[in-house]
Amino acid sequence: NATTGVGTNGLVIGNGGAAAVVGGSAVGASAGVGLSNCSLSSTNNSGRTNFTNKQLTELEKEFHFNRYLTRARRIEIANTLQLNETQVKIWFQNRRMKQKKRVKEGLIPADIITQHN
Amino acid sequence: VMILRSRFLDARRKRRNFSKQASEILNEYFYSHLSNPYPSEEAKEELARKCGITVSQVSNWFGNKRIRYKKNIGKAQEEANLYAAKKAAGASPYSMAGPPSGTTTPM
DNA sequence: CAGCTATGATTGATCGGCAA
DNA sequence: ATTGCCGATCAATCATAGCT
Repeated sequence: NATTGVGTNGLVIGNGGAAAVVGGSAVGASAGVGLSNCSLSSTNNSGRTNFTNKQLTELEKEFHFNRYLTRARRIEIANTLQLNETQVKIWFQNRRMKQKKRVKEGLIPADIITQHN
Repeated sequence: VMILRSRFLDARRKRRNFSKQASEILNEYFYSHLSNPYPSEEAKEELARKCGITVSQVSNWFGNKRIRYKKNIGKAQEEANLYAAKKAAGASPYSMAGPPSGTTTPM
């Protein structure tokens, strides 16, 4: 049983608690964040990135335009929003799963264009 | 937090606790499968039907349960263990997934 | 009614498996 | 061999339910 090992049982107990290397735009943590329109995201003590509203809004907008990204588009967005290409990629993956889940639950498939299958 | 109550749209978070019976069924399954508390898609569907909730809710429940169970080992969690031991005796068709014994501390 | 805990849901990120 | 996506899960957090 090493870090992040799965014992004979199902639950993973130990956790190699490695620090996530969010290269992108880690900004001074929360602190006196009294505003809601920061331009840059901030990372948690645990490495989880807290996207700003601006970033989320843009990502959402892009998602409705295209559910999938091209390398070029991804780079452009990452650059514009001050995020990693990986973060943008992951966001889209999670967003697609979220969409799939909603459709499955019979809730607002929203846009219907370019919706195959 | 106040990062814009844009979560305003997440009013869906107006959750309602599951029925006592549903929790009973979920806990029963969880503790009787402690060795591998990861129900298959089919199992989730069955649990969802029995509990009157969605499959996603079953997934959420197990996700929360597994994490929160780990963060307690040694506490009342073991107490809740006899929950299954007792119940499994004669009330549930679930297979005992025979975890020999040391099921209380999956380390 | 305030305060604290229990619990369902959300989400950025990780893991294994698979396909291009 | 490398890279993206999927499906499931993790882990931290949010916001409310509900008991004290």
